[in-house]
Parts: sequence; C-alpha cells; structure tokens
Amino acid sequence: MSKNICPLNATMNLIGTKWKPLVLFHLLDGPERSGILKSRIPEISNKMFTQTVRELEQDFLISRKVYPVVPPKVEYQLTEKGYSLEKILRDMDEWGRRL
Amino acid sequence: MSKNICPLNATMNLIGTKWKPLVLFHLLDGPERSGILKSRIPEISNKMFTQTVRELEQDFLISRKVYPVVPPKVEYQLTEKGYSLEKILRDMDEWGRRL
DNA sequence: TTGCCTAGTATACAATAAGTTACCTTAAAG
DNA sequence: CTTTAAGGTAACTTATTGTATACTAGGCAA
Repeated sequence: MSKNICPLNATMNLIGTKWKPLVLFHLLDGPERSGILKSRIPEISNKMFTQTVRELEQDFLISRKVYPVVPPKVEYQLTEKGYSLEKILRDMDEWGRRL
Repeated sequence: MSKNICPLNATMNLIGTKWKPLVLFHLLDGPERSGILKSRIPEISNKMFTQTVRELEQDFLISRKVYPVVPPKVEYQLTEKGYSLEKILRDMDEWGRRL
C-alpha cells in the first residue's frame, strides 16, 4: 500500500485550478497590466481574478508591481519559477488547438 | 477587443479540474481496475472519483469496461485521445518533482 | 463644488462544486 | 444466517466560485 506521493500532486496544488494556467499562459509573452491581463480571460470574474493572482504570487509563480498612481496601476509578470512552466502551458494550448 | 478564444480554454474545459489530470496520469501505464485506480489517489472521495471518471468517459479521454460479475469489476483505460496527453501529464509530474 | 471618471480590489451574499455518510447490489465463503 | 467483496448511488453538509455592489483618490466637466 505505498501511499501515493506522486509529484503530480504537488503540481496540481500549485496550478490545479480552473484559472491559474490561463493567467500564467497569458503572461508568457511578458508583463501585463492587471486590466489587460484580466481582459484576456473574459469569463473570469473580478473576484476570481484577484484571488488567482494573489495565490500565484504567494506561490512565487508571478510577481506583482504596484505603481502609486491614481487611478491605480498594477503589473504582473512571471517569475523564473513561473516561466519554468512555459513548455507545459504551451503544450496544453497546442493540445487544445487540435480538438 | 479580440475576444480571447485561446485554445488553452478548450484544454481547461476537458482536464481543468483538481482530479482529472491525476486520474489520467495513473492510467498512463495501462488499464486499471476501478478500486486500484482510486487507491492511487488516496485523497479523492468516492463521489469525486466516480464523477471524474464519468466526465472523462463522456469526453472520450478514457473508456470504461464493465464485467458482469459479482462483486462488480470495472476497468478504466485511456483512449487514444487520452494518451495524447501523455507528454503533458508526464511533464507536469516531472515539474512537481523539482519543487 | 458637486459629481462622475478611472483601475484595482474588497465585501456581502447567492450559487455551485466538493466532501461525508449511509446504504444498495448479488454470489460465495464462513 | 451473516459477512465480505467491488463499485456505485442518494441525501446531506461544507467549501469553493460567482455576482452585484461599493470603495479609493486625483483629474476634469458642468
């Protein structure tokens, strides 16, 4: 009865939600402002967007830069750890293209 | 203003849940009986296991074979479509290994 | 100077998804 | 008789998501 400590579990804990891969994917081509990033994922709600980027930041997959201006300006970008998912994210996108 | 019809969305609709990638991953090495497959994912509840394999079956990622015996015997295996996710699944597992 | 605009986020509450527990099946073993 | 087996269902509780609304503070139009 080996307990399943399959590494995939760890991956799922970090990016195994409906929105995280999408947010990460849309940051692959460089930093984006919050609003623009959000607009690339039209179906996401405000709340889930904020919640998702917060969690990704906590897990060091993205970083958040706040400019102290009004109206607010916030930019997100992938960390190195986030970028290390590039191949997986692009493969998943490619896989979806063939459906 | 381009609405985001990113293929990754399609992928997420098929495997973008907490359990689906895990179920698929544990079928990569061949067909498994229901109980054994489930035991490889100890944290999954009975209900979520059944629900997950049902959805994967509907989406033609796995197939389900029922043997008319008592007690029941049911086997799951990846379809060709399911196998086409092999690289992604193994990469995700590998990524988790390095955390 | 009242009041609306902006972008990012926060909050309260409703809806949906996930987890828990109990129980069904039927044949053979004890 | 009673228990055990594997797989699954149904009823119910809790956790996660989604929706609608509002806040912030400087700039600007009326």
